[in-house]
Order: sequence, then C-alpha cells, then structure tokens
Amino acid sequence: MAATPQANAQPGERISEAEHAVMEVLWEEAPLCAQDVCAKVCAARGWSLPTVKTLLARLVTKQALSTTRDGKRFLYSPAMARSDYVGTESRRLVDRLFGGRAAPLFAQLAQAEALSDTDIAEIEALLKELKS
Amino acid sequence: MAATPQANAQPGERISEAEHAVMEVLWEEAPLCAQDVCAKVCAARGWSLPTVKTLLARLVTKQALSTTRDGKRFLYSPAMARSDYVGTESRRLVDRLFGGRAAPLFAQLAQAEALSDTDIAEIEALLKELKS
DNA sequence: CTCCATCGTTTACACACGTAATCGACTACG
DNA sequence: CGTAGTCGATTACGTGTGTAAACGATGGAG
Repeated sequence: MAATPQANAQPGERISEAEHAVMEVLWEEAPLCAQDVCAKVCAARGWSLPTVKTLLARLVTKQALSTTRDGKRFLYSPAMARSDYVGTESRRLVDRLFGGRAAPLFAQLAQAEALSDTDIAEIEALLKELKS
Repeated sequence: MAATPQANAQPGERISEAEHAVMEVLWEEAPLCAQDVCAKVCAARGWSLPTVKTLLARLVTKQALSTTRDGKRFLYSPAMARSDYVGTESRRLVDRLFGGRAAPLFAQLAQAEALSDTDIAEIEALLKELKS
C-alpha cells in the first residue's frame, strides 16, 4: 500500500493561512456543514465552494478538523482549540523575530503606535494581575 | 525581452522564512559576501552554499537586499530595515489572530507563561513611558 | 598570457498552497 | 422506480518555497 503523498499527516502539521480562515469560521460556530462554512468564509474571502471543500478536506487530513456524518453530508468541528493554534503561532513569531522574548515585541508594537488606549489599559490590568 | 517569471518584483514582495534567516545574518553584520553569509547561516541551518546563493539572489530580486561590486564578487547589504520587517510581520500576526488588537496577544503570551520576569519589568517600564 | 578557483546566474525539482473543475455516489423528489 | 440535485473525493494547475546542481564569466596566480 504505497502511501500516497498526502496519506500521512501528523497532528502537528502546519495550518496554512487560507486554511486558518476556515478554522476561524468553525471556531466561531460548530459543527457546520461545508455549505455553511462556505457561506461564511466566501462572504469574506470570495472563494468558491470547491475551494472551501478542498480546504476542509486538507484540514481533516491534518487532523485539525473532525467530522460527524449527518445523513448524506458531513458536519465539521475543530479538533484543536483556537487557543492552542493562536498560542503556537504567537510563540513562533516571538521566537523567530524577537529571540523568544516578548518584551521587544511589545516595544515594537508600542513604537508602531499599534497600541490603542484600550490595549494599554488592558495590558496594565493584566500586569497587575500577574504580579499578585 | 519576454520577462521571465521572476523578472518583476515589487519592494513589498513577501520574504519567506528561509529568506528571513539570511536577512537576519545581514542585519547583524553587513556588508558581507555570499561565502561569509553562508558560513554564518549554514552553521545554524545546515544549508549548502548553492542554497544560500539562491536565497541571496531572490532577496535581491525582491529588493530586500542591495549589492555593491567588490572585485569579482558582490557584497550584500540589507535594503530594508529590520524594524520595518519585524513591524509588518508583527502587525500581520496581530491582525490575523487577534483582530488587530495587541492586548489579546499579550494576554495569550501571559497565559502561556511566555513572559519572563524581565519581560514583565520591561513592559511595565514601557507602559510608564507611554502614559507620560 | 594561460589556467584554475571562485563568483553570480541559470536551471531543476519536489512539495505546499491557493484556487478550482470534474466525478462518482447517494438522497430525495416526483 | 428513475432522475436530478447535492455531497464528498479525486484530479488539476499555476505559483512560491526549500534545496541544490550545472554553467558561464572573470579575476588572480604562476
């Protein structure tokens, strides 16, 4: 049984940007069938239904989604927590660009004026909590 | 002059991860010739010299590097500031994962215990400065 | 002045990704 | 019971990326 190229896929398999858009929809609401996902994601990205189906299939292969049969169709649900994904992605960036240190990232955002007053207030609150 | 596929390349062209490793070396020290870059980057990544040459060439095409002739070889220097790259990449992530808001990213890092005491202290100091 | 080492350039190739059409099966309506 | 619509699966294809060999020019050693 000569494994086809895509046949093997570890759970750690990387989720691409387009795939992420699909995950985002399902993290917001699940389970959904392909059409529902398409309706939501196509509105934002302008993809066609076949495209969304491909992405769903690839995500299932990568074990990022799980499926349940519902009559003739499938219902898709996330098989990984959004916080996990967000966590590893954030960590990736911090490692790659800031040597694993979070402070320089913060400095970067501050300098780029990417921090709103609300952000600053929230971060301040978080800091207070961390120190307690 | 039928433009070859790669012939056109805007300055905004995206820098891939492998290319970024090369940029990193040149941001640390420049200008350098291909061999010097290779010596540094190959130690960390285990690439061969041809590979590094390809990456350098692609980066020149993307206008992320500039070159000066030095006898028979080229000296490569970054044509974009590291802070610019780091800025856009950070922004990208924050936009994609946190709806453009920095506070949730911070919360994420805090929750993942990715914040050292030093980080917290530095961020606190930055906050104080921002509010003044 | 010739030849070799060394550049940068060109070409190569497999795989991931974005995007999509087509196909075969199955369900539901008539 | 047949047929049309719909679903997931299969196949497709161009481009970017990671990785590298082959090639052609050129400058420096002898």
